Amino acid sequence: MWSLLGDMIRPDEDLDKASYRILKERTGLDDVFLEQVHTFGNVKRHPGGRVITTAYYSLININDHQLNFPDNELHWHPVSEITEMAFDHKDILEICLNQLRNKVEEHPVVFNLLPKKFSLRELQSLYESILETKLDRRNFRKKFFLTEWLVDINELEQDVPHRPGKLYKFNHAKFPHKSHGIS
Amino acid sequence: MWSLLGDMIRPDEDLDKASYRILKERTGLDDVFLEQVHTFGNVKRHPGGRVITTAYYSLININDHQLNFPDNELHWHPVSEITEMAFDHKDILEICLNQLRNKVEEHPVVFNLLPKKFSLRELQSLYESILETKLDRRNFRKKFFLTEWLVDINELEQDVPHRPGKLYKFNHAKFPHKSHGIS
DNA sequence: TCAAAAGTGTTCGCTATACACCCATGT
DNA sequence: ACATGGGTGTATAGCGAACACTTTTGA
Repeated sequence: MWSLLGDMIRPDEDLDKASYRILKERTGLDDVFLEQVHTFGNVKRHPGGRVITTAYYSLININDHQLNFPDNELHWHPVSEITEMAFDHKDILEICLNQLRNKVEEHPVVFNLLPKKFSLRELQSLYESILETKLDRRNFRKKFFLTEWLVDINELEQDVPHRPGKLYKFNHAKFPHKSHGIS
Repeated sequence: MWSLLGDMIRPDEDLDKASYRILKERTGLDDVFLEQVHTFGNVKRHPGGRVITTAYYSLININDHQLNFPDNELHWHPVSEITEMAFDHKDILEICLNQLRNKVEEHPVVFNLLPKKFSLRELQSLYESILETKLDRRNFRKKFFLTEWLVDINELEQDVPHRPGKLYKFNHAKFPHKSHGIS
């Protein structure tokens, strides 16, 4: 059974820093959005002994980042195909997914998953994947333009087998702080 | 400077159980609503050495429960009067308060703070205290009756120096599970 | 009779939703 | 020409916010 990526925090290390370090050590991924979710502390959750785990989720564009560490048995899996996991990791996954779904409704975190330039189609597909739902295209566009999260960069998609869509970028000016995780 | 109540988890103790135990040991309070909020793990957050703290908040009716342990220096304080706290406890307080405020908007947790029978006035005052805002009485009542969280028990307030209000109780039938914390 | 809070409806603006047709491009 | 998705507007329903007068009780 699969389990989630994790490791021990060091005695002289901030908890948030530890999550970044572990993600980087195990996957090579760096400079990504990472958010704490919940701490799991049942005595019997790990058969090998007492382990308290603070769970974080990260948003990573699977197309941009190859996992260059095949030896450590890391793989991408669609969450919809995960049925069982080791330990209590299925619970952890569910809670993280819920938090992500709540988060994307109000905060512009999904742009961590998109290239610098993207079409509204890509953005909508991403929301539909995360929320596991179908959205109305006209309403989706209307809503997004109201948020002012997007900047029209006056470019069109290339090499698409249909009418090309406009490309947008994330409106950094609207979010001068970094809480959304987009650098 | 004041600090929040806390203690060490035991090696053989669930994290949630530890929060209950510590609350009970220090205050005598039992069978209350307690919810995990966030885990604070900066290395330098405690001058005496590395401490990782998982914060919980609880809802306790201050009128029902006396703090019977004056020796351990526990006191109730209005959060509005808290300006400084020891360590990073002000941060913890703020984050807990935010989570509580979000929670009460959607979940019937405030009934933990009310007696079995209560008036709409009491309920509204409680919301106004938690949210630090004034609410319109007609809209408040309308909204609450739509939630169906309340059951009219056909009693009136006693000994009030004005027209007595109807009394209500929490609608347990609507929430058969215990996630709201009300026993 | 006065003070204090209880009880009660309507209007308005905003938001979410449902829905259909023409357009631009590549094959 | 055809297939594919891009781009666009309107109508409706539901929700939240604003708002004032009469009623009941105790003092």
